[in-house]
Amino acid sequence: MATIYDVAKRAGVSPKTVSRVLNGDAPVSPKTKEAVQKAMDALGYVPSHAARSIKSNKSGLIGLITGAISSADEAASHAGLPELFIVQGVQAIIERSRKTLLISDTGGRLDRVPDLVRTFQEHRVEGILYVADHHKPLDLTLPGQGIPKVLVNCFDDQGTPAVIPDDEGGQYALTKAVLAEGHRRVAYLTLAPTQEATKLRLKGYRRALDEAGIAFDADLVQAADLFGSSGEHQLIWDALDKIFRADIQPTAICCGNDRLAMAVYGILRRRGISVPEDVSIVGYDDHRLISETLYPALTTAELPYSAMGARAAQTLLDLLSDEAEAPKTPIRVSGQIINRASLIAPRVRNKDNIINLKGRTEI
Amino acid sequence: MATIYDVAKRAGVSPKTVSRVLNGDAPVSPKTKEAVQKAMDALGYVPSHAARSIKSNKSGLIGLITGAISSADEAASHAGLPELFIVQGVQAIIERSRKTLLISDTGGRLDRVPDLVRTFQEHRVEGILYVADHHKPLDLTLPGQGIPKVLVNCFDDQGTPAVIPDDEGGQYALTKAVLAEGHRRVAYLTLAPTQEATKLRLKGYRRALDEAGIAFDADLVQAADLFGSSGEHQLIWDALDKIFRADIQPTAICCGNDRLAMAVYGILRRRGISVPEDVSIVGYDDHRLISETLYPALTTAELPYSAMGARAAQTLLDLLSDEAEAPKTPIRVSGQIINRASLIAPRVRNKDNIINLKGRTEI
DNA sequence: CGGTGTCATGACATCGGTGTCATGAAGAGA
DNA sequence: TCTCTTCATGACACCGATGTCATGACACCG
Repeated sequence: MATIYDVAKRAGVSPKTVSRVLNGDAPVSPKTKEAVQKAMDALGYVPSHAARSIKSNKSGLIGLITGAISSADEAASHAGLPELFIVQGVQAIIERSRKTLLISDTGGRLDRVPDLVRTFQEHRVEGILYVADHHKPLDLTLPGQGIPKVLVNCFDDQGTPAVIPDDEGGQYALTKAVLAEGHRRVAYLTLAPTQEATKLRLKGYRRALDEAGIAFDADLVQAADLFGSSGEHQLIWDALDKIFRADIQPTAICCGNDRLAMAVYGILRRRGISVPEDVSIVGYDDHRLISETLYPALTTAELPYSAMGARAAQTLLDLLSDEAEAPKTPIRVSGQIINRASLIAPRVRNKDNIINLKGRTEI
Repeated sequence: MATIYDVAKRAGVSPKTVSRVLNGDAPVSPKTKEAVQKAMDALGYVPSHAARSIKSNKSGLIGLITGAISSADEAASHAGLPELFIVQGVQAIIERSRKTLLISDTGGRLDRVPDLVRTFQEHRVEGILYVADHHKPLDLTLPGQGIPKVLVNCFDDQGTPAVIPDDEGGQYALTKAVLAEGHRRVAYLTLAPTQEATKLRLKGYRRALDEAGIAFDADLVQAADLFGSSGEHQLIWDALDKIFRADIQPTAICCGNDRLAMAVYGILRRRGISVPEDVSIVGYDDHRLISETLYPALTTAELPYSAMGARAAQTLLDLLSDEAEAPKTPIRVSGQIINRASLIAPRVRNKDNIINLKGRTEI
């Protein structure tokens, strides 16, 4: 690869003059400039980032740690898409700032994080973004003391700046949208109750019910987490059993995410229950591959991954340029409610159209 | 950030000795070594990659170009997952070779490729991987003359090494699996006929029929591509109409991909046709988020993205170490057939169970 | 005891850029 | 015509590592 000396020799000038043409930081006569340009083109010269950054002590690199890229072995529910969309949002912002993103992957193993951070340090990254696959407390202390960091989709108790989804607000808005259609009995098939998102969304769900003056009914809330395990359809089947066994059957079901909604579609149909005529269904995530392709298309709450990534990247850049203080509490990003065909007004129930749990335990 | 000089001063040795401790390339007395280690730990010293690579003229970097990360605006059918899994496979191999992957993103705009390659050149990447979102001919010439390159999921007519999926063999094996269940009338809902994959898979489909002595029936093959457009469900509805209007109705349907199969599930049920009792369904891709979650779970052909990525990375590394010649023709990678519940033996048809196209044009 | 080989270590140059300062030429003003 | 600026350019040092070669200490051997 040609160096600045090669270009200088060919153009008959000093390396420093070539440097001036490259950076435009000092006047160069038009004649000289042209000669230098010609020499650069002829040699296919591209300046060395390494040489530059060694002198300036600035790498222009931002490190990003994710498990997205290697999470294939995990359950399909964690297939890396969330992180992918977050990275997307990050990219857009980082690129605009003329920095370069260095993406590293944990391969699902947290114990590899120190290695990755060390590699980042070797490259003298100016900041680090840590992206989690779902909203959760971070259970490790990131090494790399002194490097500004921003957590995305997770948070810690050490005051590290963090960007998280507004799960409470999202489920609140979604439940409100369901109630606005006239539903009064709204069931909720949740993800694992231990998950951060589940706790927060349950709050949002209850707040919406409260505001509408509807009493909370614990029978209508069932956990039906998907672990990608072989028994997952059975789990949902059972959860649906319980929900429809309630004294007054629900006319709408909120599902913990779009994928759960997808499984529910299949099982309800097998049991002779039509969506949305018999029961309205809403999801969560707006995982478009699912929400748009399902028939009927799914009403759902957007999980604003891309926006979270962008927000986190901007927060980091602001920290780097001293334009802003580190936020003391996690930044919550809200998503839209996406209205599609799976949510309609409930039809009036009489004893003829009480849902009959055909094939109740069979699967 | 501490430098090797800081460490040397603190340990009371020369920088060169610190370098020797770091690299272990020359004997250092145990006492000295310990003193140096202590100094490094105390200062939190991490050697500078830039300084190293400027001297050695080796960057240890591999560049990867993809549209995965920014393809959100496109149709959901191109939601970046394929590229993601390819990158996954690449990562695993690159990492093992102690190199660092520099991932760049086109943001869906091909005209940005030259910029990305220039950034790669500034970083003196040793090789470049170009990852396409689906199997297709590459319609641009990659800049970066002299840098070894490997194409993944695409190919060009200039002899650039390439790794592609074995679409013909995949559909052949899948169709054979369907025939092995006893099906004789096997319909095929294809993706866009212009796509490379469609052409190849159609070949595989016909080859399997030929070998089984079954005549090809053009009425059973219908294009039903999903563009993520609002009219896509209608398109599939119409395609199914045509297929079931055939003289002898099919007992199994091959779908161009899992997402198409997912839409077909919904529409068939709406039309009163059971999967797999009335019709067996198979997909393509083994997009596990879909294939495992659909009810019943989907039999499908794996599109071996991760393996393709790994293969491409290995090919590139071999090129770099002069261990192998560049392959003259694209390397085809085969995937597995994944058997799940959506494919069963056909039941014998009599005039009572001829499929009745209930609600034929309605949607 | 002196010569020789081995071992541990350091001095110095170098990689490819850029910051600092110096220098020579041209133009302006007296 | 002579000095003073301004402008374009170059010489040189430096960033943080490592390769090359030199050197001093020590053990070994005849």
